[in-house]
Amino acid sequence: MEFTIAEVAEQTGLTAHTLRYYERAGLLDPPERDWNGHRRYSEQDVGMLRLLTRLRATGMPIAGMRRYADLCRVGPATFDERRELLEEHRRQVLERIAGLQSDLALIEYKISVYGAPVAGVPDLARP
Amino acid sequence: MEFTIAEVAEQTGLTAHTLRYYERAGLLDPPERDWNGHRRYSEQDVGMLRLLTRLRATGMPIAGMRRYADLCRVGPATFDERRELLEEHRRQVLERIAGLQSDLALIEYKISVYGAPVAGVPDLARP
DNA sequence: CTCCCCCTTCGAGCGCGCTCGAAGTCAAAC
DNA sequence: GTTTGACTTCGAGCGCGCTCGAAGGGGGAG
Repeated sequence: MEFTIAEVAEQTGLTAHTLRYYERAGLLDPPERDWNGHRRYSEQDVGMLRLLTRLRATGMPIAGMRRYADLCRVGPATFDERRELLEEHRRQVLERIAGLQSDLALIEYKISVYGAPVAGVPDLARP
Repeated sequence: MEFTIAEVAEQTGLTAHTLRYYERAGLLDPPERDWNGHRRYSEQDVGMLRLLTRLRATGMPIAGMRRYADLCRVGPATFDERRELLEEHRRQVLERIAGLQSDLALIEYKISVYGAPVAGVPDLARP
């Protein structure tokens, strides 16, 4: 099963422009072309894109994704390195989540200072 | 107790450049000046900056922080509005965390596919 | 007086990740 | 035959959030 760029855009939530950009950026192997030069993405391509979008969504920079893609191009010899790259990224995401939760604590404190909407509360704590 | 720009930079992790930028951007009321024109930040200022840095860290855009700051300038009449703004932001952060966790799921699956480093495993699943 | 350091303003520049538009090709629909 | 529409390449532009450098001032130490 193969897909046009529009179909892949639909499936991944990226735009056609962005898909071409990812290809230029070395994140995705240039897909096959059909007889008139249009890209035909394989299911493998789409799978790779699904991973890439998750990596992006979790804050991996383009350069990091390219390193991963480069390792993929090399072949199975890089399995361990790829795993390490992903594990390192996982660590960073977990740290990030922990940071967000701790930042939330101050925000929730602030919310509590503003108080639930109760009538007749004077300007005691000027936050 | 008041602070120089360098002290505040130290305390907040922002640079002096960024502090001036935040002021220009309307996130922070222009602090007092000492006799020779240097900024003297109050503890209130620093408290506001602490909140602002948490809002930034959780992804609030500058424009959102400015709306909050503008509400603060208006006075206690805007307590409810401020609370709502923060609550809306909290919702977004929680969504964000949930998204990160679900994105992590695919990444961890991928890690598992690459397998723990075990000697002698052949190239079965080409991920 | 000189030197050094920290501060000031102002405006330009940067890095990232897209995002878009121009200009062209091709095939199918009308 | 013309129009439509999806695709192609290429390179420029944008929005955000800083980041930096130039140019200058003022005060304290030696």
